[in-house]
Amino acid sequence: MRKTYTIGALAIRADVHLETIRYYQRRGLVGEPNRPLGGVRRYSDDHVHRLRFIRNAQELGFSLDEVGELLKLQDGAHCREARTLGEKRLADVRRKLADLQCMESALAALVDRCGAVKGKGRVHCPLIGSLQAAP
Amino acid sequence: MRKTYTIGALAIRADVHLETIRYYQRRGLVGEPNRPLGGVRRYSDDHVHRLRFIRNAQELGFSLDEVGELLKLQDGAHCREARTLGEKRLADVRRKLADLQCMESALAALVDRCGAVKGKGRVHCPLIGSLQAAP
DNA sequence: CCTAAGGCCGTAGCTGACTACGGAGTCAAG
DNA sequence: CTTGACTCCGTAGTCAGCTACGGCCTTAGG
Repeated sequence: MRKTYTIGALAIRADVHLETIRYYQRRGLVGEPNRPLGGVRRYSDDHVHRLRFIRNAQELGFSLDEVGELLKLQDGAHCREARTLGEKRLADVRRKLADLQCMESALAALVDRCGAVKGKGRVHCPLIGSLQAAP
Repeated sequence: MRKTYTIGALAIRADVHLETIRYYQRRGLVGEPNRPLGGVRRYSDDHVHRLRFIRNAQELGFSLDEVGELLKLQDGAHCREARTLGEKRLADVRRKLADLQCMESALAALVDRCGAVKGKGRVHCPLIGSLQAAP
């Protein structure tokens, strides 16, 4: 006979906040489990796996909507669809990466120049100055 | 005599949504301008500059709270403080960059492996498979 | 059987940065 | 002087992804 967990036990086991599980349920990411006794949900290890799946996907940057899509491909037989989702995600990640790299180099240069201005000849801060500049 | 703008004209000139200007005002990022006639605000070019400042800072990843700090250093005479803020921002940007790079390489590998599985021997999709794997 | 811990449910709040709305007032052109 | 565009103000809604609350119900242990 399979082990079952109440929502609290599942939360601990999958290391996901209890309310988050309820939230996922409302969003349809996690199916409603059996409720044998007086309405109390009994979860199984399947649910633990599903929550892990969700977390793994989130760590790759998938939104919960996208996770929902991925969950439909759970059987592993829709590699093409999964790949398409992955490519979309990858493109987005790369866009963000490029943006952040711009920020990084601009900021690094400015912070560096901030440090360089040590002679008291210039009162003006390069960082502030660049923010004041026209676009 | 200096040019003045109503909020709508300022919005167009600084390319910032009208309601956003009001929002910044409520947040204290933009000072209340003169209101000579019946309560209608008249903005000056100073406000255009200030809005640009805000946008420039946002593009470097500063939050509006941080922008508020930076605006206090507008005179350019507090290079050290500005530098400190820049360093915090830079650290955060670099953290996010590292996270995104992790995502990028993991995703790229998975998408790549998705494509590689063309022999019909395996039904199982590597991307889905890795999401199912234990943490 | 009693009690405390835990579960159920709907709803509301949080974050950050806006964006929208509605009813009233004001302004400028014709 | 009218009309229509614009402004004022407070409040509420948006997005995502949770997180919290409170009143009631079930369950497990002693």
